[in-house]
Amino acid sequence: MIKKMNEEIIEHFLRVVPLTDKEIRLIKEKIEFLKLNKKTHLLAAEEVCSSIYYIKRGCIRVYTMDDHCLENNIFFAIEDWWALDLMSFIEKTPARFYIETIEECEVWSISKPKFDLLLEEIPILEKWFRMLLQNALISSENRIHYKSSLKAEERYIKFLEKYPKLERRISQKHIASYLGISPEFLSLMKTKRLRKEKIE
Amino acid sequence: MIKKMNEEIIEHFLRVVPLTDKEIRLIKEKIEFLKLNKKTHLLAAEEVCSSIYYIKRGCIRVYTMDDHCLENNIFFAIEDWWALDLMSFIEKTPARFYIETIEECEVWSISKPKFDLLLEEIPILEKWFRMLLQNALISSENRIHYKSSLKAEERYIKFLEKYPKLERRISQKHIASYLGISPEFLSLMKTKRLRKEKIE
DNA sequence: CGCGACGTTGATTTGCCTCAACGATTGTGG
DNA sequence: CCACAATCGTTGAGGCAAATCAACGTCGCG
Repeated sequence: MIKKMNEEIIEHFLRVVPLTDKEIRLIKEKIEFLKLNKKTHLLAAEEVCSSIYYIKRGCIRVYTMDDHCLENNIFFAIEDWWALDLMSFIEKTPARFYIETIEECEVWSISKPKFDLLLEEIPILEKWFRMLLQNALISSENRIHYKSSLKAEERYIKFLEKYPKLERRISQKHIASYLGISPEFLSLMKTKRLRKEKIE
Repeated sequence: MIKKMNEEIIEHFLRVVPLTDKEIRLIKEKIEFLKLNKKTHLLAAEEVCSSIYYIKRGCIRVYTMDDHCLENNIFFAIEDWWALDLMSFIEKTPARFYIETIEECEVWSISKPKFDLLLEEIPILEKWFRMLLQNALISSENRIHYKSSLKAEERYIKFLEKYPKLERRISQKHIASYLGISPEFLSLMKTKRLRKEKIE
């Protein structure tokens, strides 16, 4: 029963790389389980991102702040995703991003020292980490592509297609910020689409 | 003298990871030196990116094509950079990007099979590759940030600051495409800035 | 030389923002 | 558990950044 507690994160690793029982124990030793309230900040820009968070349950947003103090959502992380500022975590530089829960969350965190130790103890985790980087890069490149080649409405449709479940969990202002438009304009698009649906 | 031929790419690796003479030989065995004319395509979207290119001399652009057949420059690669579609290369999936020289180029290429072999023979190259991924991710995330939080002119200034040498080497229409604006609007901004300078 | 690609300039249009006012919903302290 | 505040989403008016279209000079190249 106790063994079951870490199931999700271990299964997450096992989906990418094989692990022995001993290695699984090494991982379990180093992870910490956290329950977090809504609107809890896990990282603020200028701090160093000293832990990574695997989400068992809940939703987290990663965002920047521009010169005019406007927030800009970079991505949302939900169940079975990771939330972190990769650059800050790896290079121990001040973070560019803020990380905040937008739902009640249950997460596992791994601190940087323990993470480094894990990579030494279980070299095959390098592969898992490379996959993490790859996936992050791919979605980042896709976003650049979409942002420069699609209009706001097309981007919204893509978002709905790709993350159909997220729309109901995330407030419109956060979705608007993710899409790079104002909340008012998103609202406009939605009503326009509703009217269209009714006609058809 | 012949030994000198591969200097740049080997030095590039040595800047990130230590290598023995034997390992350097293993690398040299697998790389191929190419001279390319201007406007040579190294990769077209839908193909699989089967080689990566290290640039000794010249300039290459990586771009996408949107639904309306408009090109969108994702990034420029010059001396000591790599040109590739990472996702396609790693996962052997159809490329999202086109790769084209915009100057006469001298590059070293490594094919995917030889690349995989190298990573096996020289495990420490995994670290180099992870650094490549990291750097690509960081600049990709920065671009998203800039694109959503800065106006066209601010992005242009950032570009000039970050790549002061590129402006003279790359045509305005390509820079405009990279910045995500029309060539006409870039032209407008430039004359505006020139006038401003004259007044000061 | 002549053609085609490039850069400039101006007129017009458009996608999206900002501001403001108003209901709806959520959160909170009494 | 209610009352009130705060936040959120909607709607509309007006404005601006940047796109589009078109016309023209210029440069490089076959």
